[in-house]
This record gives sequence, C-alpha cells and structure tokens, in this order.
Amino acid sequence: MGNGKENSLTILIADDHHLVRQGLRSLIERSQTQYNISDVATGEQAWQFISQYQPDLAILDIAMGDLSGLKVCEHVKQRKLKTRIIFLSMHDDIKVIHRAFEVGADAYLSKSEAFDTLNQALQTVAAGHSFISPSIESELARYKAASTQFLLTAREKQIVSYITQGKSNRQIADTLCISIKTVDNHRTKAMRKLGVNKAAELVKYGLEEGLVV
Amino acid sequence: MGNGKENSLTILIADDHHLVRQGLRSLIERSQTQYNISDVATGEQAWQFISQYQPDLAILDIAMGDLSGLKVCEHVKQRKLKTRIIFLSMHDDIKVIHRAFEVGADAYLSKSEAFDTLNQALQTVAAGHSFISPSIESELARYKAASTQFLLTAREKQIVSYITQGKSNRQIADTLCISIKTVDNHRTKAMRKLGVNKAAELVKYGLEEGLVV
DNA sequence: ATATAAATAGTGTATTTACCCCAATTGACC
DNA sequence: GGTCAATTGGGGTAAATACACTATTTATAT
Repeated sequence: MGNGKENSLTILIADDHHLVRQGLRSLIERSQTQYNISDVATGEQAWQFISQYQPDLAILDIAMGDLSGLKVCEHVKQRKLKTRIIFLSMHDDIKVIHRAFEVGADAYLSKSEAFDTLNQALQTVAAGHSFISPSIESELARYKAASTQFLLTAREKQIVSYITQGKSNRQIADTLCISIKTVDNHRTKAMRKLGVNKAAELVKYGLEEGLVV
Repeated sequence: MGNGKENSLTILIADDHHLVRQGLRSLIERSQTQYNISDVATGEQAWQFISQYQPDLAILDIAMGDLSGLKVCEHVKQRKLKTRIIFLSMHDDIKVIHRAFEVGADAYLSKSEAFDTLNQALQTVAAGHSFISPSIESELARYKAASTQFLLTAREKQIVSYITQGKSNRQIADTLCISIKTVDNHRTKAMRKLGVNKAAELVKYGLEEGLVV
C-alpha cells in the first residue's frame, strides 16, 4: 500500500492465479475512479492483509487452495471489519453463491462477467450496497424460493425426527409442550414440502437425512 | 461291513477324531443290543458309505472339515434313503440344532451327554421316532416359540416392505389383490411381533433389515 | 389323521392422520 | 414501520390406522 493516492479507495485483490491478478489490476486502473490497489496470492495472505490494513474493498477468489475466500469473508464479517467483500468465482454453483451470501458477501461476480459489471459492482459496493451479477441473481432468487418451498425449517425437522422415532402427534406435543394442532401443522407442512403424504415417507427422509440424534 | 451279525442293525459312525470313533464304538458294542458298526473319518466318506450301504443309523459329527454332517444329512433326506441320522455335536448352539432338524435330523445329542442317553437315542431312532437330548429340547422349544413369536412371516415382511415404500393399506391391498382387512391384519401382527405400535417403526425396521427391494 | 401355522377376510371401535381453512405472535430484514 | 417467514394454535372433516375378535382355507408337519 501507500503509493501516494491517499484519498482514493483501497482495494485488495486475492487470487492464486498471477495472470488473473494482473488482468484485474490493469482493468481497474483503467477505470475513471481512483483506486489504491494491492494484491495477494493466497487466502492466508488475504486475511493477514485485511486484518492489518482493512481495505475498503476486497475482491476474493473462492477457491484458493489454502484458506478459502469464504473463510476469509467469514472472519472479516465476524470481526465486523469495515472491508466489503466481493467474490469473483469461476464456478457459478448456486449453492456456493448462496453460501457466499450466508457468510456475509457484499457482491458475487462470475469471472465470465464483462468488466463493466465489475466496475459497476465496485462502485455499488463502495457506496455501501450489495451487488449480484444479473445472470446469477435470477438463479439465486429461484434457489431461495425453492429453499423456502422445499427445505424444512428447524422445527419441522425436529417434528420429523420425533415421528421417525415412532412418536405420535400427541406424544410429540407433550414432549415439546405445544398443542397437538401445532405438531399436526408442522407435520403437514413438512410432508407438503417433501411431496409426500404419509408419515412412512417422513420416516424415510428422517433416517436418510440422519435427523435422528 | 459284513462281520457276520446279519440280522442286527447297521450303524455308521462318522467323526474326524479317532478317539471319539473308538470310544463310541466301544460303548455301543457294550450295550445289550446287537449292532453292526462301521466308522469313517470324513463327511465325504460318510456320504459315500451311506449312499452305498444305506445303514439303519448314522451317527454324524456336525463339524467335519470337508463335508459337514448337515450336508450329508441333507443329501440323505433329499434322496429319501432309509438311513436315520443322529447328530452328535460339541456345540450346543441353538441355531445349529435348529438347522439340523431343518435338514431332517432324527436325533440331536450333545457330546456332553451320558452314554445312557446315546443308547436311548439309538433305540428310539431305530424304532422310527426322533430324539432330542432333554437338555437341548427345552432350549429348542424356546427358540421355536421365539421364532414364531418374533420373526415375521414372508407375507408380513412383504407388507412391511410396502409400508416402508409409503403405500397405504388400500394401495397394498390393490397391489396384492387381497382385502384391506388382510393387509391390516398382517400389519398389526407384524407390529405386535416387533413390539411397536406405529407404522413409523415398521418403516425403520424395513429400512434397517433391507426389506425394500 | 390331525394338530399347527400362515394367509385370508370379516365385524367393530377408538384413535390418529392428513389436510383444508384461518389467525396471533415473534423476530429478522429492509 | 412494514414485509416476511417461522412458530404457535384453533375449527372442522374424511380417511386411515391400531387393535380386539372371530372364522375359513390351505399347506405342512407329526
């Protein structure tokens, strides 16, 4: 750091591919905004740099061998550092994207995105907002919708677990000190989400998913 | 064979321990009944001897290295040879005993039994009846009772399998072309045998026992 | 021949499920 | 402050289940 541009935004680029780092740096330097850019090659280095200098932005690769960008992000957000995290990833696996936002990402970009998009992301995030590649956004939305539609809530899992253990609605209600109707509702909702209509299949799910402790 | 006692009962002794064969022969010769005794050391020899001469009785050891006494017995009974089989075994494992009678044994004696018992067994079996050591009999009875009490029948397993697959009584009845009440009966009996009172636990059993094809 | 067990199927009843609707509360996130 | 999801709980109903009895047929074993 410290190359004279004292008032400009500081950016860290972390990627284990030298060419990628060079390319990014070159592109970002070409933009009209003034940035003070640093780069590192590993997750470990990224974490050390961020915890020491707290740059305004950090562009992280997800797969970096040693310390995943996700872990770095998790650390940053847990310690409430001001650095905003932008993920730049090769894989557009929806689960990874979802995980990225779970650990507190501010932006997620595919490496296949145009530079314009990166530029836009940088400005959006620097302004305090979050950013998602338009191409990814719709997928994520679908995933989230699917999640709430098909994935069981904690309580539902608990109920299914009890059902798997062979307990009746009444027994579960007594155990949890809730109404039998509530148990019935959870049971029904769980079945709807899993697309089944019999406790037998909830048991299968419970056993297969290892819900029973 | 052929030692002059033409009208006496013929007995084959099969045991891979020389001392045991000698001891048995000596004991049997001492009894007041006239026997024509032969002996062999392996299961293979036993089978050849029996298929050739069809002795009245064969005293077989169960564990004989090559061809198990159980196999010899199975052959004899499958071919409906007249030879009656008496097992003489070291291990009183109830499952082995059960298996012995499954393959058609006429008697089962523990080697720890007194000679009197062997003598009694010989006469009983020679007379066309079956014989079990009193010490073993009660155990076998308990085992059989336990079997019919706790083990599912083929049909019950099938019903449990369908339940495990998430089918209702009605669906199972339709599939098997039987009354829904019959399915209900099998289901109820299976539950009673397994000591549970909910389909959920039948499903667990079904999955754990690999009943589902 | 005659017990025995399995499979079949019925009557009957109390309980439980599955599923529809709706509503209040809470905590999170914007 | 308002939306959203999760959790809670209630009304109601038709179907399914659990379970007790009995009974017939058939095959197997004694």
